[in-house]
Amino acid sequence: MRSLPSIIHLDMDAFFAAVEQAAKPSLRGKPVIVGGLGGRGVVSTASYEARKFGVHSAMPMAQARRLCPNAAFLAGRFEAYRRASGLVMGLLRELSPLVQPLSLDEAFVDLEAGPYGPVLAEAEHGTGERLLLALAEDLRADIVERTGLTASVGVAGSKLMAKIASEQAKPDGLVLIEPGQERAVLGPMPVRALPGIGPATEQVLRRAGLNTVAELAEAGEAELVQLLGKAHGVGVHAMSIGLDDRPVVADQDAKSVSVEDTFEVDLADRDRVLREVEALALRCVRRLRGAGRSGRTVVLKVRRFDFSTLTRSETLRGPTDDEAVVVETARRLASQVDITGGVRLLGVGVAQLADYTQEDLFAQAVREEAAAEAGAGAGVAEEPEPAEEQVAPMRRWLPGQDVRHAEHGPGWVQGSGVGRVTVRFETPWSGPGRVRTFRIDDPALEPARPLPLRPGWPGAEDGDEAGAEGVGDAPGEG
DNA sequence: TCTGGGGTCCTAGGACCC
DNA sequence: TCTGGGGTCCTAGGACCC
Repeated sequence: MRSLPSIIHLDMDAFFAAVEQAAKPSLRGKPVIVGGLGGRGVVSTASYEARKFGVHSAMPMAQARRLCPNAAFLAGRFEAYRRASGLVMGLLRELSPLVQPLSLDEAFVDLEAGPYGPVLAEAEHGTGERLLLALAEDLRADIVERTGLTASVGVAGSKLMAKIASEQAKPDGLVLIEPGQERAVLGPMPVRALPGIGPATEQVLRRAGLNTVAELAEAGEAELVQLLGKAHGVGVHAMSIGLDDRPVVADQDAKSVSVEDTFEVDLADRDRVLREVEALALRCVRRLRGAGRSGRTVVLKVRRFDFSTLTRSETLRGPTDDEAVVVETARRLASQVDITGGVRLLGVGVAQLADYTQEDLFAQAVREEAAAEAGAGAGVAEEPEPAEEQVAPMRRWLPGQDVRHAEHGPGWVQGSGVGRVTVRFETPWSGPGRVRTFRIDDPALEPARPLPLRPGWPGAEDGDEAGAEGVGDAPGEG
């Protein structure tokens, strides 16, 4: 805990939806819902216009469509979100090297560790606070200028209180909580306001008659440990009295890598399950290798028709990033799971990650074994795909997707069906654009990389022509 | 048209070892 | 002779977060 509120928590407002509105002028001021568009999708982010209809994150998409049928429903464009996030994180790092991203749209910053640290340390009471507020407002203005997106910022003496403050600041606001005011601010809040208290913990506390943070503080550590277990109980009690001395720590390496898929229709047969597991394992390894890591534990996740979820894992003798090893291990785990009734989700993950890839003797042994058994039809990973699966897949146009038309330039997919795709031709810096419809296999239409949110965005080109060249030829009609 | 995808941390039991 | 006490690793499950 510090006497100066020098920790910032930054939270981008309705981030994914806001990026879409910044990129698509025709959607500004309108309800926008980003998420899974399939039958089993959920809302990832709803714009504030959509929230007025009761739509919120994690809500089944079907329900969101009922509540807000006129919203724009878009699949996520993570490349665009990563770029916008990178710009924002870059602005934060100008304030301090100690930036701890929590996700694409959230981060802590320790200003004491940055260039303003010495000034802040010597500031009189009152002066320091004014300087911090000015820094935070400048930051928010810079973010708008550089991205067209708004952020909410909390400023306080601890991570806990900075996060509480940014929550209070939403949307597009700034809140500073003075050190010393922690208990006064927290006391009246419902227990759910504390990070780490979710629906289950809330229920436990409610049954014990504890509804507000002040009541948690009054209950005392011993009772909370009794109710919630050692670690959680101690942590919740500390939070309830405003105590939090966790440091801001810069970017940490991931501890696991995983991929999972929910299927439109539950999978019923074993062979299909095994094929999907293999595909997931390959995707998982690609990500693992992309990150330059290897891992020792392979985890299979299965969600059944009734939503019950189980995991099976196997720890290898050493870390691996070998496709064949991960595929074989995942398949073995999958073959031991009861799939009666159907499977709605499969996932494959690798944990116990190592910092580097060692010489993988274990993988070599597995390959030799597989080669020895090849005659018995066990060498699954080496089996060529059936020819029929190699025919060019039908092009899929997802709502929200960036495209470029040879004649009409950059735009985005508004919708598709019955052999047609509707595209709106506009860019982040144009006015609202016109809509045109094409055959889905129109050769003049092709998928494109996201455009920068501002012309000449740094890093937008990213090694190829994705940005910039669209600047001059925007339709720009209003 | 009920419930995504990618993570983190904690707990608890059994194996195993000293 | 009725059966200690840790510590660590592995596995499975669950809560929670964005």
